[in-house]
Amino acid sequence: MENLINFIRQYTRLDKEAEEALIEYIEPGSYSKNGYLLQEGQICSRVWFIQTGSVRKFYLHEGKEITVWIHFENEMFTSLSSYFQQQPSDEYLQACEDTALLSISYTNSLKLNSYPQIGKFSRLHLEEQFSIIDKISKKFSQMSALEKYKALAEMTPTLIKRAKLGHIASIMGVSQETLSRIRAK
Amino acid sequence: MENLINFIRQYTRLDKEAEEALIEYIEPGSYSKNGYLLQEGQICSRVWFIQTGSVRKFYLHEGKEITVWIHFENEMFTSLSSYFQQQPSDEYLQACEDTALLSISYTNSLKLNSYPQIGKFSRLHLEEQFSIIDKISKKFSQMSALEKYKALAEMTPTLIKRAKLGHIASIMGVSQETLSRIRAK
DNA sequence: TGTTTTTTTTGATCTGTATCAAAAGTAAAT
DNA sequence: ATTTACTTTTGATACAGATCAAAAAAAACA
Repeated sequence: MENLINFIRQYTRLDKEAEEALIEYIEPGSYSKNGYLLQEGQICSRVWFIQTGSVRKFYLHEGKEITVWIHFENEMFTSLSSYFQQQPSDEYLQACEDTALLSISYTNSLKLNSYPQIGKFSRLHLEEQFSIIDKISKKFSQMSALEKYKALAEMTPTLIKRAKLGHIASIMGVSQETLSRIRAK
Repeated sequence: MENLINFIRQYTRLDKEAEEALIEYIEPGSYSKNGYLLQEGQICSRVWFIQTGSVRKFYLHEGKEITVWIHFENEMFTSLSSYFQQQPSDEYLQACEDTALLSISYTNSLKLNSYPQIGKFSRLHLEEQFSIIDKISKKFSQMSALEKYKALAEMTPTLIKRAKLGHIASIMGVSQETLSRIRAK
């Protein structure tokens, strides 16, 4: 619980009231390896924060799993369009290993966002995430497979270390054969 | 001015106070064709709203202009990472034609966001834009050049009608020769 | 209205990465 | 420990789209 509250404190100070509301609304939970936090077609009702473990976001295209990203400890995530617009998800969220999480329900997040400090956190965190995605996707779009791999290894060593080759290749948008050949130098 | 205020009203109601603050801080401005709203290296100090005309966002990669997107009437835009993180921009914003705009400075937007209703608008608008980008980029990443063109024509007919071929091709991430061949069916 | 500049089209060739197939390596389960 | 299942590597071939070059068309300008 403190984990997530400290995460929020990186963006804004929190007075007693806001902190108490957070303590009331943050819920712990866990999934065992390969368990689904969310499946296609469901409306995503929570935003999560990882305490231990990892969660893969993917969708199906012509029967094949396309991995979007993998989240690790101390990261916050949700299924963006499904959670924000409360519409059926086009993607899956699956635990890559036994995973302990904290989460806030959509309904409670509406209540929390009416606390000015928490509303500010939400806005600043969104701004930051949006900025990061924007920068990365521009960079990646101009890179060869080798360059993307090097950039990814530089940016997110945890991903390279802990994710399996096929998933990394999918995030990079190349086949796993290509990534295997890149690694073989 | 009413244009932008009505745009905001699509996301939240505005009481008298908030509306008056907006009226105070929204500034009109204009650029003639090919004029730069922002150049690489500058810190983006404004978020804009187009009244008439269009603005192209692009960056340079190995001397070549890569077009990210083109905005038209009644759209709000800024240079995301530069504006939100107040750091030097990696991109340019250039008027494609004579363009009339409304804008809010970064400093004033901080003041405006302390009005709960305007803070809420900012958050909801960010959530919506983030959701849209997320959905589109997933779709596009799995499409051939022809499929991307069809999807773009469906989604944003204005772009196809008013932007020049080279810019559309660049947005799609293909060469202009390839797009020309696609159009020739 | 003719002239210059910019944009789009067409043709020929090249290339990075996909795909298919199968072997090798690694981990999980009985 | 062996079997079974999953993951990664290696090899051969194919193709969508890039690049280079230049002509044709359209727009801007004088």
